[in-house]
Amino acid sequence: MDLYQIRYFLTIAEFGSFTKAAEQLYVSQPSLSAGIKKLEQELDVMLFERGGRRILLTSAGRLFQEKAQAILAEYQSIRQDLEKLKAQPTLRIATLHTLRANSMAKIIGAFHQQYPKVVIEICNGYLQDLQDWLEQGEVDLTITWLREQDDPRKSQFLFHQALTLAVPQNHALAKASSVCLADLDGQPYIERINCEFWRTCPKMFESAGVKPKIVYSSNNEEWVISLIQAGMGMSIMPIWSDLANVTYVPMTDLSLSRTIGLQWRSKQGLEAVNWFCDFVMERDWQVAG
Amino acid sequence: MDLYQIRYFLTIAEFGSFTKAAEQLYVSQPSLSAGIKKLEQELDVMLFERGGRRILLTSAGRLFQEKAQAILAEYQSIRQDLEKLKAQPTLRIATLHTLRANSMAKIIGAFHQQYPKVVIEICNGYLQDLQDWLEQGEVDLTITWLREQDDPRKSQFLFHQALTLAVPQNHALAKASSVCLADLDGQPYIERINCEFWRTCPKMFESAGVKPKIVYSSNNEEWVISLIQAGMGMSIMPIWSDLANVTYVPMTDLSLSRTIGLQWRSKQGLEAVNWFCDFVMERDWQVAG
DNA sequence: TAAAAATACTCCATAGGTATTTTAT
DNA sequence: ATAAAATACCTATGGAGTATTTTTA
Repeated sequence: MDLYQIRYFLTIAEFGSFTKAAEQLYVSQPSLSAGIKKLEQELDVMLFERGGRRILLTSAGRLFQEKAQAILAEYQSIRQDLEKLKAQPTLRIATLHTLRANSMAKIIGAFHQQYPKVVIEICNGYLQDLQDWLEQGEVDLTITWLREQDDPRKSQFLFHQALTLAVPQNHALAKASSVCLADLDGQPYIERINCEFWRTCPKMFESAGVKPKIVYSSNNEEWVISLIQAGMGMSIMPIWSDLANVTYVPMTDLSLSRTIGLQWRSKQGLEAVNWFCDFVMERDWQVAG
Repeated sequence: MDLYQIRYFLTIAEFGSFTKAAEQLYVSQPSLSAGIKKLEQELDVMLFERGGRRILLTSAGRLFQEKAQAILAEYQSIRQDLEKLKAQPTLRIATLHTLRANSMAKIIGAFHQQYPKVVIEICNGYLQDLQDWLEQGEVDLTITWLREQDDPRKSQFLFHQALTLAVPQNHALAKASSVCLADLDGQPYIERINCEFWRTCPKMFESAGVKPKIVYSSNNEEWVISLIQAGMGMSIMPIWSDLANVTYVPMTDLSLSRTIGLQWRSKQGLEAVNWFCDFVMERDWQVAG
């Protein structure tokens, strides 16, 4: 069944005449006869009562009329929704859980100021989530941890970020110009279970013969920072600028860092992705880290 | 847009592959490519993200998927409803307001017993209503007043019905073997405003110089009978058999009668109408009047 | 007799097939 | 190198047109 048949049927039903409907639809009367004949064959039911000079809807025709209107309305609604979508391109971005919301907001906000018509949807997830979502087409762009193996045609560098020890400002270690792993032995430690380095962390401590005292585990970076600020403990984490009551102490025997950047699918065909990439390439985002 | 395109689209979306969908649908892969290309052109939007070895739905594609499912479901529902209609043919009958429900129920009930699978819809109306409903296709069959001018190919005789004076059994006139119009002068009279003869009645009385006392006007025959039975007055009306406390008195100077029968549209193509006609022709319904 | 739908016939757009090419992994 | 979609090309169905016939009011 084709929509033209529904349009033909509804117009004929409305005007009560093939000839009148043909005029209205700017097609020939035999075309309508043929179209309705086809429709009646497909549905295996008579839709009109042909009585020479006049036609009437059969019971089946009346039933079909309601439903046909519903289908046509559904189609119109699709067209409208797609037009709306075209007028308001949507860019779906997923960001790594361990990135600072504040920093991401700066980047995305700056982009949105330059491209105000682009609707932006943001969600957060773990490294693997982002990869899957991108892969499955759930999002168009990720802001995530870039590795060497990542295809440079599908990724764009944003900034490097060092991970080091964050301690409360009034803690004894905050005065040290640098610390080593051994200094953490027995210290109150806040575990960041979402951290991409989390699996390797316990090993590090083990191999150094160090046992920090885990006072808290969190999957939320903001909470970790708040706990440190409250003097609850310390943690090895990415350096966030402009934080009150937190001191980052360089570590002599540990050098962790990650590269943050964009990733997308090749051939995704969404202009907004290219816009975002180009926009990002024009500036140095090191400060945003 | 044709439904086959929706089926193609939904299957491809479900399997995430043109090739897999082609196998499932028993069509060639290029046919799907062509069908989707056509669909994308009509909607002026890309529905799939073609990435070489794998395809993904675009945002527009996801939106279309939901709506397309709705349209296909609507179509399936139409098919089901039409099948149900075919399995249970419905005969829509309209009967004259001034016919006795009891009598009609006998006829229609007997028909239904012989054709139990035919669903019967009944409504009542005035002479003109029935004509209009039949004309407009609102009903398939009427049980109504037949006139000489009615086309015998579209009507079927049921019974003749005489109209005469109905009086309460204990009324003085009930003892008379016959009465004339003049006898009604000053008598309590019940006006039947739905009667097909109603317009001519007042003239009759006038020309005879008779003025009955109108004690009640009713559009409902059962009420008129009940009022007569209750001794409230008399009325000229069709003879109903087996009524308690009502006596019909022949009138010397008045001879009203009507012919009751079926009417239908030519070429209506509904088998049930023919069944009803044939069924009715086989018996004498004079007693049912 | 006239108005309206059906039919006959022609034309061309297009759905669907096969063979092949392109493309991304 | 390979799997998958796109393209090229062919065939046949069928949608749309014009001219004509049929039907019924």
